Amino acid sequence: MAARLNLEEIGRRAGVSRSTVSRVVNGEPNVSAKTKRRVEAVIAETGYRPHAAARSLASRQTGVIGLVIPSEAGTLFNDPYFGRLILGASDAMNGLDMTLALFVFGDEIDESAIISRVVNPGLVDGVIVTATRMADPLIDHLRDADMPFVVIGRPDNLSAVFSVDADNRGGARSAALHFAQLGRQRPALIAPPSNTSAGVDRRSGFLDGLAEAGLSIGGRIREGDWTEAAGRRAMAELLERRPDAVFVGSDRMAVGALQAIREADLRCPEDVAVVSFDGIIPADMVVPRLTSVAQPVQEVGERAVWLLKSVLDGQLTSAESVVFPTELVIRETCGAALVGGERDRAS
Amino acid sequence: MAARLNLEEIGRRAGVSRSTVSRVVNGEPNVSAKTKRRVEAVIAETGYRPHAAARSLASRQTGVIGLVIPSEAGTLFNDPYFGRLILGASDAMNGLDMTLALFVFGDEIDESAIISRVVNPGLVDGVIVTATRMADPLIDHLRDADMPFVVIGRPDNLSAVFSVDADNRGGARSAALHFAQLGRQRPALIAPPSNTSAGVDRRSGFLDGLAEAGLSIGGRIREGDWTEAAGRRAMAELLERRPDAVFVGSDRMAVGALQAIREADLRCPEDVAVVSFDGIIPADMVVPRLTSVAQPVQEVGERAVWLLKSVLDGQLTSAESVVFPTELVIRETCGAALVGGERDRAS
DNA sequence: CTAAGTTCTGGGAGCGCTCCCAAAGGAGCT
DNA sequence: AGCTCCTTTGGGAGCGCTCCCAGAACTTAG
Repeated sequence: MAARLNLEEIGRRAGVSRSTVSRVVNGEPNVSAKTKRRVEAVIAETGYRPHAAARSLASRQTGVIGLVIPSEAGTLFNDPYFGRLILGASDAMNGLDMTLALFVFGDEIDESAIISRVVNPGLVDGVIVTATRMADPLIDHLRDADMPFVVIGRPDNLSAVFSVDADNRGGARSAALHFAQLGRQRPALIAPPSNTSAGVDRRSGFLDGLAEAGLSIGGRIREGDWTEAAGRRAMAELLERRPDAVFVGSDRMAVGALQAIREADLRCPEDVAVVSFDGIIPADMVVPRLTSVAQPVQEVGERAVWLLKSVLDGQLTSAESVVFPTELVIRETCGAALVGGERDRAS
Repeated sequence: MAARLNLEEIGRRAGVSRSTVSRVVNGEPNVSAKTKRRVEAVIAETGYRPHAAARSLASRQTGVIGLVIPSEAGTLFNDPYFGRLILGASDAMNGLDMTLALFVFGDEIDESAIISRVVNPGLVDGVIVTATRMADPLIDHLRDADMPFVVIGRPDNLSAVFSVDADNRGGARSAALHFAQLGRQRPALIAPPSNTSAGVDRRSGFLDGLAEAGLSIGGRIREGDWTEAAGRRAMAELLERRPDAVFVGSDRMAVGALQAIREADLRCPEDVAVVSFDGIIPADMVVPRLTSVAQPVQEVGERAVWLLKSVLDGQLTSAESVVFPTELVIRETCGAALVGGERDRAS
């Protein structure tokens, strides 16, 4: 007997038409105050809620944005980076009254399944792609399917792409200059994977900074896959070459790197100074406290959502790239305090 | 000219009806091999993808499950716990070819907006609720709206609820017994918030274990909000009361607690032994290595999805609770190695 | 060759909404 | 009162799919 609760039924009970109820629900103008009150009363009384799928079908937009995260072997996703990013994106979505769909894939099989799900019309309006690999196949698929998207990172396979990124090059460069300023002579680098734009940029930014300062890195370069274990391994290897200042491409790897320094019975920052990238690990978490190039991860996520939203609203025609500045946050591992307590803040 | 790509259009091009195309797309039987081949060829050629919203509307299910996470002031979400949980849930969803929608709310305003979005019909088929507070209002709303849900934790406001939880009591109890076995005399507790079921259970489990072992805790109890900072503060306070063994209710708080021990110029484990709960921080991350009651977070997330899926499929009628066992993983902070190198594994 | 059974195919109805146009109602002016 | 103009309301059409039943086509057996 209880008819299904839909616009028609609410209209029937309030003595108006489907259309009028729709107008009230969507807060459109041109509804008389009296009618509006009556309809709202019925809605409150019945607990009516509009049907999202029907809306999506009729209006051709879902109000859902997808966030795609690769998680190779599940390790990547443990990085606090993603928590922050999700938080930023999620905040922005809440503000826009939209919904966040999360797509995490662990391997190629997942990936292709997820791609085919993501590009389905009527599921998400657009997609934010993170941890973009160089020449990412995902991007080509999205483009083929005419699915609007924003990339977090610096995509390389096509120019006409909307993207949000932190200034990885500039941040890494400032780390190099900081080492030079502190008088370190034998810099080394633990770079993030070079199949990611962040890896490429942090590496080249650091090397540029060294060149600028007249320092040479010799063979003191290793690469790590973002994890603590990789940072530890890479630092253990590097220590054989007696570096006195190591730039580690992520906070997580830096935690492992510090561990390796301890295990080699060396002191940080006295023997080996460390600067990392991310600025995301709580300051108290590790001893000595980590000097790190901080990137505004949450803002990046937030901004990616806003950018995608403007794309969806058709407000943007030509590709746009947003780059957030980074900030070198000086704590203990860089050894700045050792050379006379100067307190630098480079950007 | 280019007609919209839908079932009808594919049918037209393949010389069959909408219904037949639908059968092919959904892999239903009773389609002749020849027809099937023809239709599949057209689909491949056109790049047709079914419209998710239309499907949802017609079939009355969306294939989307919502995961609701409160993130008070954004701090909570930084806990690696949620990364793991999401990863587990996400894996399970991929396996079921379903989509995960994430709802993170930071305050009451967000919360009510999110609740009203979540309970909308046609958006999600069901919801997984995490970090459940005692007497959680969210649960009442879901129930009112007839939205199927599974709770992670131990809900208390109603009995007929599907839930997945770790054995918080048992795990905490095993920590107490471990301290007793190692001959510690002055146990203390840094408990998680007592407005969560995990907080209540870890506290009572630890106290039960102490009672069993004939130990008394005196006034050596503090409460912390899951963060490193709270752990540090709580430990600093507790140290005035000279505890020799502290059970810390989460890994993150334990990291802060270890820091406080260092700052008080005390040694862990010699002066103060520490056992934490979660077993989620990478073993290398902290020195000395953390002894922790490990809970299988990823499995919890995975299982919650499966459980919700069976509920949605109507395979389960009466409420079901799944409890995962925990495991005390002995490393360095408990000081087990000090008393003769015994290597315990209690469950 | 026919009847009965099985497999395959087509299309009507409907999911609950938005979009849009037409018509009704009301206000303001001459 | 009559006209115009603006506000408010109603309902047809359609979004792309699933569900379901009826009928066509094909099998098999007698």
